[in-house]
Amino acid sequence: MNEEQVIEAFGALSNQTRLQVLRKLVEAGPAGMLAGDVAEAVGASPSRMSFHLSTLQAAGIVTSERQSRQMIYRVNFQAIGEVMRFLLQDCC
Amino acid sequence: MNEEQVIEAFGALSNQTRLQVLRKLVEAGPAGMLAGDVAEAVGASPSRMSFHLSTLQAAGIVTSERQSRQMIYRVNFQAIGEVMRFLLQDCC
DNA sequence: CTTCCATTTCAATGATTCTTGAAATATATA
DNA sequence: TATATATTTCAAGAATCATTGAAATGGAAG
Repeated sequence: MNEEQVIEAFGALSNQTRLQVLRKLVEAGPAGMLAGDVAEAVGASPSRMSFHLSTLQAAGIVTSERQSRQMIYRVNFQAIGEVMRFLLQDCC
Repeated sequence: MNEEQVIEAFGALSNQTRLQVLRKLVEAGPAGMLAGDVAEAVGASPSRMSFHLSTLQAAGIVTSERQSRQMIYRVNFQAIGEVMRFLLQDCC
């Protein structure tokens, strides 16, 4: 994970809605959650949720998989681990 | 450190210039660095550096102390530790 | 008290991010 | 094929963030 990616990850984490999403996905564990369920759990419109999920995915913090006509989103724990490692090593 | 503060911290970390500043301040250790020296080390104008140092300070990531007519900035390792703890606990 | 030095503040501008609602896409089912 | 469902994409507008250079502030020294 290079600096640019870390910056993108921090940017993705610096938003309340996305932090809520992350918590839901962490709770959901490896099973993940459907985009619509995340939207409902967080109280966001479909397009708004799509925007935030895309942002998280672009930053590598979540992954997605299509399941017929719905999308399953999951936390990428490895990416979060790398962000933490950056904070420890490259930085502190 | 509540959610709002964590979000602010992530926002402060999601910028290249501020990450460069952080590295310099980490290198400098407890002695800290003068604002002007940080600016020079990073290649930023005084007002630009002041903006970014203020952002980092508002987020609690650095502290400042006046020394006669200059300002000493230091990393707040505790704050960074709390950001990490958030990533571990509240989140993952 | 004037001048100098280091830093911050301010206003203007440009860039990026977020929200909204409508339209488009992908997939399933009748 | 037509219709319904889940999600994404798009365009417009609002809000926030970053950069710039000029002006203001705080403090030291002549």
